[in-house]
Amino acid sequence: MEGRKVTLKDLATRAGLSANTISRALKDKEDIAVATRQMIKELAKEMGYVGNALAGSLRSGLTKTIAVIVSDVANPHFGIMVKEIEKSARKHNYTIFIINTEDDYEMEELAIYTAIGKNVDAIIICPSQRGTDNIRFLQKNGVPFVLIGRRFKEEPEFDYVICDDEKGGYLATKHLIDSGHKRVLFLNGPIRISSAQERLEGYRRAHEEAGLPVHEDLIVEVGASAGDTRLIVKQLIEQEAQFTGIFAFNDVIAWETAYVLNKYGYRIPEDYAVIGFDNIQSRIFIPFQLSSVSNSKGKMSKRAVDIVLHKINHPESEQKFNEIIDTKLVLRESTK
Amino acid sequence: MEGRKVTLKDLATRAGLSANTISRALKDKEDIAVATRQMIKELAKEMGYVGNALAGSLRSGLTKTIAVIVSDVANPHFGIMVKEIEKSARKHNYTIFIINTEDDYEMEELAIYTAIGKNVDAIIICPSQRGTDNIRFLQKNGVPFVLIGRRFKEEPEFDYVICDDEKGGYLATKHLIDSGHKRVLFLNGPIRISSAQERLEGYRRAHEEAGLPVHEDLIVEVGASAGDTRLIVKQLIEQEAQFTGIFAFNDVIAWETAYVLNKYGYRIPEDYAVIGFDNIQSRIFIPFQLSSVSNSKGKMSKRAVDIVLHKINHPESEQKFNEIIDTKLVLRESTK
DNA sequence: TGCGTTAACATTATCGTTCATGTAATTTAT
DNA sequence: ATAAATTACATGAACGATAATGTTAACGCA
Repeated sequence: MEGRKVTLKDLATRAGLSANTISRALKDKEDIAVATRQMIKELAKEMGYVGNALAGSLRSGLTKTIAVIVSDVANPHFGIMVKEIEKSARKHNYTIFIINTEDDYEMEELAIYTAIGKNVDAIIICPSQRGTDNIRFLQKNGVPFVLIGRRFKEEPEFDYVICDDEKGGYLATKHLIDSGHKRVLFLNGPIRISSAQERLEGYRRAHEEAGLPVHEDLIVEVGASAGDTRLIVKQLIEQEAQFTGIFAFNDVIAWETAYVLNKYGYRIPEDYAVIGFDNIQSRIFIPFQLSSVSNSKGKMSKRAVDIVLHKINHPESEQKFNEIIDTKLVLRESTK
Repeated sequence: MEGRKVTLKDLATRAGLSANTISRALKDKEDIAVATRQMIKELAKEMGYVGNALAGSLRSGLTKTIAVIVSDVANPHFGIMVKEIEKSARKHNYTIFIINTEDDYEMEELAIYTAIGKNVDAIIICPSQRGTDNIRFLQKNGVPFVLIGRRFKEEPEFDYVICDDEKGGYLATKHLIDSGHKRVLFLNGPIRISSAQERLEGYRRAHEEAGLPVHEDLIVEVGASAGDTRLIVKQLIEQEAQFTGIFAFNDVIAWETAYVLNKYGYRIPEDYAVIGFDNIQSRIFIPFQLSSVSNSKGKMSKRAVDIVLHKINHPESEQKFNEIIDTKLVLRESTK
């Protein structure tokens, strides 16, 4: 509808000044007379000048943009993180790109290429952990980045912010054991993921400390789909597997488990105690209160943003960021 | 760590060709020998060429970027939409910006300015509906855009994709009435929002059709926060308000309601029948199966993307998009 | 043979900024 | 009074890609 967009040059012509002067005036830089600056700003407003961020970014090399690469924003866990990241970033005048990988390695590669291609200033990524090449490419490329929620323990040169998964796994398991559950089922996530590995370590430590044996057949890996958990829990019940406490990799798996148990007529926490992880309770309410391990997503997200901002603003800094945010137990109705 | 990013020029030097040829080869344009194209593509991969979208965009005037402006990605309803939008957009090589408004009018304005400043090719927005100026500004500015999930009924010149809220409200209410519930509580969302208005219309129509009076005191507006719903439902129960069927504006409100009812010892659906809206059941599992109205978020999202793509690719087209996606009832355990 | 055509590439201009300098006029310091 | 410094602006060159033309060699055809 409108005509061409107003450019710096247009303003310059009208003001009888050079484009550079206009630019400096609008950006509040040095070497400008107060009156001139005032005049230019008014003129800009009058002519409806908006500025072309692309051109500026091309020249300055900065886009004021951060890419957030996660497996799935529709997953409440990531949804909350993305929200917090966006909030933090906006405070610093940054906008975020969001790209889903569905934890697929090729999609992750594509996501990284896209982000770099769009010249984002930094990347916050929850890696699929199906390999290290993608992240190594990031490293080689030189874009500031930080891993969130998952880490490559064997490669600490990849900066990360995670929660204390080991402690979380330990606390949850210990709580169940302390409540009298000698056999605790662990419905774990994909073991390739560091958080699954570390929560398992915590699970083992709790057993060790209590002098209890770990029954390997009570450690089960469940897939991402909802049906998967339901199927597995059903099978376990029908096989009459022995356990009374259940520690789930996340709250969604915990809820599904509780659902199946209910279907079989079992009560929670009387027959089975269930504890989850993520503590997304407060956001997505459900009709019974799940005990969970709280990993402060807000804090993680904020730190992730702070870290990449630091890297953007101090490119020469060699500082390493290996941050582990504390986790703690939140006991509710599903355990007693 | 690494030096500069690899540019077209770098590739050109290595290949002994011109930058333009490289560009054409990579973009699969004409006037390139098959062997050359092959060679260039391999070289590009080998050298880790990513391309600089900024430069290309500056020249072509297109950024291959769509801004998605919603109130809150952490809300599963929007999370799912954002996911679907991203998926659809990616298929067409578009990347999405995501900006949250928290349904605040000034944040919405800021979001729009940000999007335009970043030269997005189009905007998909779920408007806060606290005013029309923001959207009018979009219109005046000429950026292709489409409203999603909410519309300004009095201003059909603003293109939109919504679900059939009126029908959804009608179906849900009718089902409850048909099941014998003469007094149906409607826990509605903020009435400034078109979807709340239209679901209410459906609620009224169902009553009318059944020859039942609408009890205005059974139409209650609940706020966005979780505590709000709980408080209101508690009050209603303690006031001994008369109703047996409950239609909730969305599934989250429905779950919360069910939770409170359970606390008071009521059973669902024996004592109260509860029906929600959104049908996010399949994604976020909960331990009882909620009846709901299904609005296909996937379809809405896909259409929204298609519409803005059409507008991008046919700037001269005057076509109007006022699309209403069908809703349907999904009956589960919370109603009988 | 000669001229037009085509395939396959090269050149140049340009997008709208900002960076790195350059410069004239004025002020300050000695 | 004169060199030095400062103020307030101008100039030209990028940034890295692509659009619009140019160019060259090989080929076809009468």
